[in-house]
Amino acid sequence: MSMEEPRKPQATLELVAERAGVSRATVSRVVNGSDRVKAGAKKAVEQAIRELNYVPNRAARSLAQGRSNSIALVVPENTAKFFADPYFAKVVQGAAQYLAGTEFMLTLLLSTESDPAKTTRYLQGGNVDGALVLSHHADDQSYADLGALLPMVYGGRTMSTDQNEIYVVDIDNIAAARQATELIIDRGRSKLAMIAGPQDMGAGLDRLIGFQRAVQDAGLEPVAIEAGDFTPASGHQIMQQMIKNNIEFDGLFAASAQMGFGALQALAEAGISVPEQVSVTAVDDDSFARSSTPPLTTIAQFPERQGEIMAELLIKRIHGEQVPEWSIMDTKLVLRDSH
Amino acid sequence: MSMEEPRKPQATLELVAERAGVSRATVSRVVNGSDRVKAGAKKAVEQAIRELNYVPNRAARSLAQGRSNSIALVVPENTAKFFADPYFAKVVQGAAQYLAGTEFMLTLLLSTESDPAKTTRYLQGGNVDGALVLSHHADDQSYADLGALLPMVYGGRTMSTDQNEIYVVDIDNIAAARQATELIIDRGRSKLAMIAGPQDMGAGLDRLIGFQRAVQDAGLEPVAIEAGDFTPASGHQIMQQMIKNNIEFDGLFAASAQMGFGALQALAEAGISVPEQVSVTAVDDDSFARSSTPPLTTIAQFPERQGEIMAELLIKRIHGEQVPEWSIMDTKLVLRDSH
DNA sequence: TTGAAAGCGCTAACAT
DNA sequence: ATGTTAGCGCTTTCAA
Repeated sequence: MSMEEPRKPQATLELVAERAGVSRATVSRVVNGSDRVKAGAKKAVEQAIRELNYVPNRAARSLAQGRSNSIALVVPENTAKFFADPYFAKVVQGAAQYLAGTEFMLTLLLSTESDPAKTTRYLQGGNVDGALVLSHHADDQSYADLGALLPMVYGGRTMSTDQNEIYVVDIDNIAAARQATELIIDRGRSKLAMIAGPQDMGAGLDRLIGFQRAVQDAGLEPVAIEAGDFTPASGHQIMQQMIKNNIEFDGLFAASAQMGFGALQALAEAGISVPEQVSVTAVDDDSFARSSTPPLTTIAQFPERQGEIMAELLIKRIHGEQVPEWSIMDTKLVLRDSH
Repeated sequence: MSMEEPRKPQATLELVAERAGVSRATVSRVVNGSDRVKAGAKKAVEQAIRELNYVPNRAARSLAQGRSNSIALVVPENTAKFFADPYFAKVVQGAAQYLAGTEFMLTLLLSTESDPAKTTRYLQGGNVDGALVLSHHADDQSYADLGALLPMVYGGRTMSTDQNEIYVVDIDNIAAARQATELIIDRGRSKLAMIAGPQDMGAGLDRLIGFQRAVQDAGLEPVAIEAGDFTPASGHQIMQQMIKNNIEFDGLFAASAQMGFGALQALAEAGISVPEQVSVTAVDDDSFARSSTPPLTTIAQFPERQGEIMAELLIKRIHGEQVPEWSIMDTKLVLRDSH
């Protein structure tokens, strides 16, 4: 059905102006929704735009305005797991969805290990108006200084010290872990083990703290604590090891649903029944939590919403609005059969 | 530790030129790696760049060059599952990783249902030099015409007809499904059921065809075929239904590992043993395939590699190189315990 | 090998 | 309410 239509040259503001019989400035005003344009002129311009199928050139606009109308989503690549993790995927989705309703575009920035400075340079270069930073490990100090140059919003608390003006959207990981742990204790269990997260990440660290506090407050001692990397495989492997080491426990708190999922598998393989012999809870509610056997009792967070809030805050900051440095999101207890 | 350093104005080409004692043209040449620059001048410029911490402005460069040095990753948003699907996540990862080694940036373009024209307009507007399109449903005709205006590469075959010049990177879904099905038949099973994928997607359709051919070639008749949406939940639900309907089958082919995972759960819940009573295979090798009980025998595809190839082909096309319209990727048989 | 100068398409004073 | 004009920061002929 191709009509051999001669490929029209990309319409410009100037062309639209000519056709509508007005100046470029007027066209620009119409395009940008200024109200200082007579209805008649506006109509003419709009028609010309339609006829010419005009679309503004972003580069030109950016150059003239001195801003890019796009923001970066920075993803430390060392986190190869990043994309495999439903949590991050959802955060991205939430942010992208929010931005779809704005003038901003989302640029994916994989910060390569080979050349981390590349990312920094890009961010500094005025190529984006702000940045969303995810999966922030302790060694990612690279962006810390950028905070002064560019509005940034972090997903999950950073581990930086002596920093001011760090904008973070996160849940209260300590409280979440504590609550999940208490669930187990309330079941009358007293020999608690934990599969913790990476200790170079805020979420990993805080969930460990929450667990420890809950255990301590109950007058107990943890029987085992081992750190994984949030993946199902690590949960599986750690649990196998615990079993092999003949550790006696009747309760298990996993810092992520993915690790809980893996642990549950190892438990099943060893013929240990859940929740009868071991009561299990975790943080995160994702497809792993729902599809494990038995389904996991968890403290749910809402990653899409988190992404949305991150994007929203960033845009506000870009527009010069004041926003709180800390946005602590609510969590929700999801009772299933594992505890 | 903040030093109250006065925020330096963003360095420009001009500033660099002044400092290095050369013209802007020369700086531009150095920046762009031209060889028509004397070693001395080059050195001076490089030092000035370092001292001023100069980073080229993309918008200005784009405007001058008439190209954006960025490409879009188009994601039909109706695919809310998109981000939850490890397959897509990996494709994105592969593409992003490849692009990190080039001058191109990746812009995430969620094509919103509310305003699909927005995406089209953006793509047309010369804002990107090319586009990668994923998860292409039959009704996504929106981009079809764009192919003439902008280099595009699809992940997974499209369902468009009468189209020329559609560039696609995919596996041979028919062959993959056939192979997976034959595995079951080779086990001596003759009452085969299939959980198919969405019939408005190439992958869904082709895997059904492959299954049917294998069954037919063996002189058999399928005992049940039901289409899901590639998610674990749909696999679970469909299998429950089949069991409830007292369908007799001793072999099951699932069009995706995720659906196979769900089906395996339903089977287990019904006390049906795998592979003893039912032999199960699927296409896709992901965390679901690995973590199901029993682990799934599958035909693996390599989504990261697919993303990589997609990006590579797109860049080549942008640079005017000729590339084949069809890139069929190899698959690999992964034997596990489910069949 | 280098520089001068003309834009790229748009916005934003400033005038009118 | 609308037009004029001067850039935004860079690339790229064209001359030298």
